[in-house]
Amino acid sequence: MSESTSEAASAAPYRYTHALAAQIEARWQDRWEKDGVFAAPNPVGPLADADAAGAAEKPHAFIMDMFPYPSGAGLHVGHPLGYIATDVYARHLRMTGYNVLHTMGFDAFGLPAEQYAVQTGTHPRVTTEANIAKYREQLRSLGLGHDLRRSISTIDPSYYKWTQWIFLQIFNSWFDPSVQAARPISELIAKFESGAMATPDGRAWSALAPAERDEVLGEYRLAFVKQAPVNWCPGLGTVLANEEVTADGRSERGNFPVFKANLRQWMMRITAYADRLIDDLDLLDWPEAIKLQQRNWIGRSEGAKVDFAVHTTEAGAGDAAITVFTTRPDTLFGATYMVLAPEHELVDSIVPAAWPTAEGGLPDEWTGGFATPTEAVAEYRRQAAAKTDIERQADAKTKTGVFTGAYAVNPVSGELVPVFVADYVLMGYGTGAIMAVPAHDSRDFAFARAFKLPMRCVVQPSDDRGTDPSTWDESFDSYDAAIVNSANDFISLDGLGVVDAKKAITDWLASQGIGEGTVNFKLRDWLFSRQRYWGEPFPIVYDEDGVAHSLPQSMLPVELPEIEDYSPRTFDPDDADTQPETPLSRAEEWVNVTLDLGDGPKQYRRETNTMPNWAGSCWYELRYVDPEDDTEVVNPVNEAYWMGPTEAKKAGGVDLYVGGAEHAVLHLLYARFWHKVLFDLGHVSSCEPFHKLFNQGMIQAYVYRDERGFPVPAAEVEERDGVWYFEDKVVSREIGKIGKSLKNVVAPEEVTGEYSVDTLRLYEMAMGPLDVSRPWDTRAVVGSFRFLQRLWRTIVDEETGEVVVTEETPDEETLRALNRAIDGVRTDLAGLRFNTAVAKATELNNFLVKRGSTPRVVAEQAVLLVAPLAPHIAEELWEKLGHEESLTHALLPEADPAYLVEDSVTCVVQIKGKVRARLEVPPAIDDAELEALALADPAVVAALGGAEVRKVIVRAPKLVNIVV
RNA sequence: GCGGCUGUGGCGAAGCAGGCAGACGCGCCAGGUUUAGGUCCUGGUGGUGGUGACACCGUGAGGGUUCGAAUCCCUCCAGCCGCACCA
Repeated sequence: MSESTSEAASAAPYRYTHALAAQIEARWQDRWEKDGVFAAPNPVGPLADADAAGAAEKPHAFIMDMFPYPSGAGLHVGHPLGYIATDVYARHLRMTGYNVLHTMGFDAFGLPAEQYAVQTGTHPRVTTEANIAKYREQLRSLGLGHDLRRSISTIDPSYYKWTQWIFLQIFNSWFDPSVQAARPISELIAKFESGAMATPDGRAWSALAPAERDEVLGEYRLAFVKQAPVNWCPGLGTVLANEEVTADGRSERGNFPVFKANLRQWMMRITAYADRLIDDLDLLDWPEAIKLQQRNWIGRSEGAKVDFAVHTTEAGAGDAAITVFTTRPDTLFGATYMVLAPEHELVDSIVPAAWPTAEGGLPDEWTGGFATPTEAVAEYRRQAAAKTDIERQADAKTKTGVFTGAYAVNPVSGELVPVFVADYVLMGYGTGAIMAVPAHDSRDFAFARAFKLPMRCVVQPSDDRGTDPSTWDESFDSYDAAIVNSANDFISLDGLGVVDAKKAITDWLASQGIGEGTVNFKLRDWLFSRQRYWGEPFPIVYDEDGVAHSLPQSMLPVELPEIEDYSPRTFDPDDADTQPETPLSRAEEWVNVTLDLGDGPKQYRRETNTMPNWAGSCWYELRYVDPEDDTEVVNPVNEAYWMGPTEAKKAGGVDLYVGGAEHAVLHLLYARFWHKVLFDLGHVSSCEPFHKLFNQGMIQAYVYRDERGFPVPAAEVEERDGVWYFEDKVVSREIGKIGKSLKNVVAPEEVTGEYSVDTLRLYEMAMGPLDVSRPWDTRAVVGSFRFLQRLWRTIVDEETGEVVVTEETPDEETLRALNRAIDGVRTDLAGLRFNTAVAKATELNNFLVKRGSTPRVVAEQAVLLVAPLAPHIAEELWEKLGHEESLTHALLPEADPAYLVEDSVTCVVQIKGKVRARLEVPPAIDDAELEALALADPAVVAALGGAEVRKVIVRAPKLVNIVV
């Protein structure tokens, strides 16, 4: 290889080889950096230009990638796909006159560095910063045009100072329902002080002790501490957000079991924003699939709360009400029993001492064989509590439960309905209690069958099953039917459709004071504290009463202390009966501080939890806008310039945000929530952070497995006659993720080392549409390399290095090819269709190669056209063509419409939809003339064979279809 | 189970508003350069039949709408993703 390379090199010293490409690429990367060509000026502040006014005149765009966690393994070829795409897009925008903000930061707090630190004792900052340096180097070598002045890292105190500051904004706010927005907590305090709002127990605000006031405010703050059932993961030694727990009750990270535990934790009141988070999705240019996932996760459902009277057994308590949430109040007449979640607080107070007497005795299914309801309920609750989510899930098919011994009253039918405890009703949703309508709900149906409960049909089935549910195989759940069997002395729903019936019964319940229309959400408040070292400390201290105080901005950032042992205390992953213990709590000197928070120096204890990994990524787009501002989170002028709402993006936000679909609910929901709080408090002018979202597909790779099913190194597999061999043994092939465990990692350096960076960029863009996953095929990369070599040869003599373009005036055909390419490439780049843009550039190149020589004006425009995709070779050729300035801000050529119109068009003549002839006709030909021409064509006459022409459809100038 | 997305040559894919299916690339075949192989260059390449200009068949399967369907509608199948007792 080395020998032949040198042969080739001596024969053609100026050929575009990997060696020459490497020189070119290094040279241009240095020059871009030295000249700061990607620096995007701000209107004001340290990043403003001398010519700030000039920049403000230009159109501008903010392009962003989801920033990476800098892992120790570095990048593989799958990672840069989106980065290259945004770079190509950003470069294309710069070449159409835009001021483009494009940079890259690092999401650098995280578990791997901490775990490495636990193992080796190396400070996570050391490993993380080394990894960041490596990433920066790799990103630079891909020729990505980032404004490096704007690059941030979430672990820098200068950055997390503002993460903490935003936390305090949230902490010091409440959600005012009257304006549906966050307001400063001081406004709430004023309402309490003035008496405009009553305290929970009616005492005057001034009569409350500080700790009591704190407790009251805690019910309103958007960030608050709460004793709540949380996801406790002993294996990780930390608690997790709902979003971080998989459906089978394990941690998304590490796959450890997760248990419910009642712990005091920081929460964020994201539920207050549920409506706005759903509604504002309509303002965004996001893939529908992602919007749908967010809507489903928030899970808004409209229904009603209804009270069922129930007799309590506690002395003197009298009757109580079980409040249920239902989306089908129209089926209230069909409610034949009720279910409480095992954790429901009313359970204890309604259970009677003895089983009620019933005709023929209670079924065994109801009593579970226990002598008293107390025993039966206690045992069932014990079992339910012991179940993990995994077991609960596995048991989902078979319904379990037990009768409480109590009856409630159906408020419309007046019937006594038995009250059950069953774990198919979840405490965390609605009111933790349901009215069961077995005839019209599949879950209730299954339960009713298992427990021999009565059913009543109140919705007329639209099929032929009849109205006796005892003969049915399944419940009838449809919304598209009429209500029957639903009347009492005061109201009748009979004959109404579902929608009308819902409204009628809801109004009636409200008038009776036993129900009201309500909206319910699946979304839970966001668990915001973690028992970790490597995260942002909370800017919170506690006084001797345990009251939380926020630190003033002047005391930010609260930096992480140096400690000996970075690990949280972890436990046997299966031991649910454990408590978290934070690493920071061991840093005694840091924890106990004397501070003057306005009323003289006092002793305080710092909060020792840290923020979750999502905190830093919740607002980094804002810091990109104004990375050096030390007095405010972002200057409002700069924010409005880059992110402010416009006619085209009503909610404002980043113009284009590219990243993987795996962040559909986590990062994207949290970031939207924070942004909305900042918007409400007047810190930003945009109410959404990301206007257009684009999910890039994944680059996958072949995985080869031996006969035992273990992956073998993909790089060492050989193909012979369609069969794959590893060490002469046949292996199977499939498509999988790129990763170490599947032994199919391809590093970008393997490609750039053999070909060039531009080759890698071009190949990744040419492989297919950006949003589709596709397999990496190392063999196919050479195609992109050949394209660049051909491009090079059309302009440079490989032997002499001289420019070989001609000074001739391009002919008509060449101008057509050129302008077609200009038009196609421009529209494709603007539409993020990079694969077809590459194809059109290739077509032009192939045309020029065939032509044999290239006129200078054509060469120059061709170079500009490929510059966004393959910037290094384009810069080099641009320079060789005599230009001294970098083409970063050169203008992309615009197509001359005169050359986009063909002077003759191929018209297809179809007979019965099949192509029988082709005619070359002028584009302006009219229908009648074209029809005459087509019918006279010999091939058409022959194909018709004298058959009678019934109808002729003419779409001049492209098509004639003859019907016989 | 519910919801969503995707099915086009040997492979990655084009075809964006219903009008020439397969642009561009890989691979493969033939030829050229080369002592040879590789690189590089030129040409060909959906399938079947024919020496042949050509014919027939072809966009997961089946049906429908239409002069005309990869594209629109219905049913089914397969793969991927999300949610998962959410009342």
